[in-house]
Amino acid sequence: MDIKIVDVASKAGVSPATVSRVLNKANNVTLKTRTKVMEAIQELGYHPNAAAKNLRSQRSMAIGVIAQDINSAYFTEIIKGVENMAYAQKYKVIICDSENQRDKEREYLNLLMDRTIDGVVLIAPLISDEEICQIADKGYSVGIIGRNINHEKIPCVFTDNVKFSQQVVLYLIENGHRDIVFISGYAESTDSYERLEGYLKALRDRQIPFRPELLENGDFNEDGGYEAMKRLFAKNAHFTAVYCANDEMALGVYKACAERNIRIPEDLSVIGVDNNRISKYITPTLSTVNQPKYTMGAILTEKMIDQMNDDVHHDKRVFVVDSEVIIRDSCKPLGE
Amino acid sequence: MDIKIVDVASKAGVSPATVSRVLNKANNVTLKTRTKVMEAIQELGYHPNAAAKNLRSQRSMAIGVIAQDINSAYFTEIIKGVENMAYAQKYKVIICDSENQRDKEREYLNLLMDRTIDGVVLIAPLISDEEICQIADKGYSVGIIGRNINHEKIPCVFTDNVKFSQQVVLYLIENGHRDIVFISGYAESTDSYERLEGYLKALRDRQIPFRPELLENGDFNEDGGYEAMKRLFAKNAHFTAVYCANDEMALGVYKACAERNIRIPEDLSVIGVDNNRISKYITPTLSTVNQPKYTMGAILTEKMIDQMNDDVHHDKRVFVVDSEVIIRDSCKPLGE
DNA sequence: ATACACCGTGAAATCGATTTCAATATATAG
DNA sequence: CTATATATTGAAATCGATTTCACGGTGTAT
Repeated sequence: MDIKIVDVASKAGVSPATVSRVLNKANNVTLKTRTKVMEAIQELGYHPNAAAKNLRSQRSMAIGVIAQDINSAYFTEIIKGVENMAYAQKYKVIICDSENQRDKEREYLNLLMDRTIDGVVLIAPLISDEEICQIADKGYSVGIIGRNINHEKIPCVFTDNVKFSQQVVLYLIENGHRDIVFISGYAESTDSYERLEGYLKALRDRQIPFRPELLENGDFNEDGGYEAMKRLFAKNAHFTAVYCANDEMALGVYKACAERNIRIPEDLSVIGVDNNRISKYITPTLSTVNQPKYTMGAILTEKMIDQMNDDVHHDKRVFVVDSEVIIRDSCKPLGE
Repeated sequence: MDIKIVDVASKAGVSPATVSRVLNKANNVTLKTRTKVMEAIQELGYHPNAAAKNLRSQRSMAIGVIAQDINSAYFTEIIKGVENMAYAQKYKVIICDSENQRDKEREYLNLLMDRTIDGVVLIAPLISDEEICQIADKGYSVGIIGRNINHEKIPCVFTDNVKFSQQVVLYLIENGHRDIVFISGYAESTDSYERLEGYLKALRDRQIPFRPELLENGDFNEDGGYEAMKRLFAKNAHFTAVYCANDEMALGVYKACAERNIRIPEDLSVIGVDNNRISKYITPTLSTVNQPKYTMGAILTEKMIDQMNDDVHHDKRVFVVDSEVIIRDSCKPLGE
């Protein structure tokens, strides 16, 4: 049913080899034959069979992306960056949603093994550095967003979580807050862990004792933030500011506060992380930390495709991108 | 470098054909040979090459999804449904973001033509019915979410936009509202068009004259809703309720109101569509219309895979799923 | 004991492109 | 006008699996 290269060849009165040369823009084809072939392709509506092409050329022109949750704006922004860069270089993108499960992440990595994809981008992966290195050692292309992995073949793009986290908390402290809640994400997540580290560091910097009862986990989603807040209220602990490891959880905090008639920022200052698209539309507008998510996806993808296309050992492998604390209406100096 | 089927065969002391039979669960292999082969596969860490398999079997075990914007929760929820169902049936999913551009939608459809994917799911496509039918006529598998297309080979899943839209507006009218704004999405979108139709129908039902100045376009995103609202304020038109063709635009409306100290719902009732994950977290909680997005993705995918796997002409092709108007805190009876 | 069916296995063809290598046609130099 | 270099082209091998077909071996019926 489908048109094959031989059909085009016979219609154009040439050999399949020549048709292939035209398709792949080899320069050693006469203009005359080239036009003959192109006409035949047009007339027959010929599309080269991808499987045959992949088999012979040993590449699929596809890359995989493994994200923890494609419902979360953090991941989709990054994926857009990946997708656009890939598309520009004629690569397809296979998106996999690991649903925050380490096992599903592993299963998807198996996709790589059968050469369905030429390489894989891991966004904030849950599996260990060792496991990732092993895959790269086997000769597969891997790139990481959101973590730094020490392997010469693995390009990495990330921000300094500890640093901006520290900045956020120092900002709150400088505005008079001392009783600052931290709502973390998944325990297994590097991001979550490092943001906690920055929080603790800032407290230490200003010699404010760490109060464990102000630490809660919200699993990076709205409901988690909401429930974490309810637990805090139940504890009857005193606090004047809440720092959430992402914006989704901050939204949950907003809801919990609305239910208790706690005013933001008058009664409580709130800061999130990610600069989620909605953060500037909610009331009050949410203070947060911006990461160049789209760019991170794009940079890494470009780098990976580069690396896949030639074995030249490149200079730059690790990209640390800047993040920026954005203060909006959701926080104010204490007692003002 | 890679292990091939012949390597497994020689290690197990059998022919490649037998290895293939084991891999594909043919039942005509002795238990003894089967275990021998499986051991060899294990020891060598063999993964069948996808390209070779695809070429010979004439299928890629992959389906494509074309969405207008993978940053929008409406699409990602559906995609999750598609992804999970596909995964369960061992299909990979290639996700394409058309960025609301009809041309990019067409370009991605070309992926289908080279057999990279076995079929494609179009979510709220922008291209015409005719174009879609043509593709199906050429023998490609296509499924549609969010529109009904009259072609016996194309499974469709959608809700009755006109109906729920009418319900929403009638609800507002029954609560005393007569001056109701409608903020539409993309002009080209069927969803947007049909929701407008429902709006108009409800007005007609209650003999309320249509006021064109209460009609604005918000392009389905937060900023569009925000700007639409500002234009309405500038017009100085009188209205007591706003119906947005999706929740994102309603969020923009919230922001515009906050800036003018217009209270929701006291001064203005707001209703959206989609039951976006955030709609019950914002303040006040947003009234909206729920569609079973995940289920829609899953149903259609199941149906498509079914259809791809046997040519049996199935009974049910069109699935109309129920939508439900959810009234939350963002609207109240007029003058109460 | 003979004939026939059936089961397990291997050899070889096949999927549809790309690519190597050799052959032919053309161009350039002497 | 011949000899050599170069530009185009085609035949055939190749990528790595699946699948058809044929063959030998075992089991059952007559």
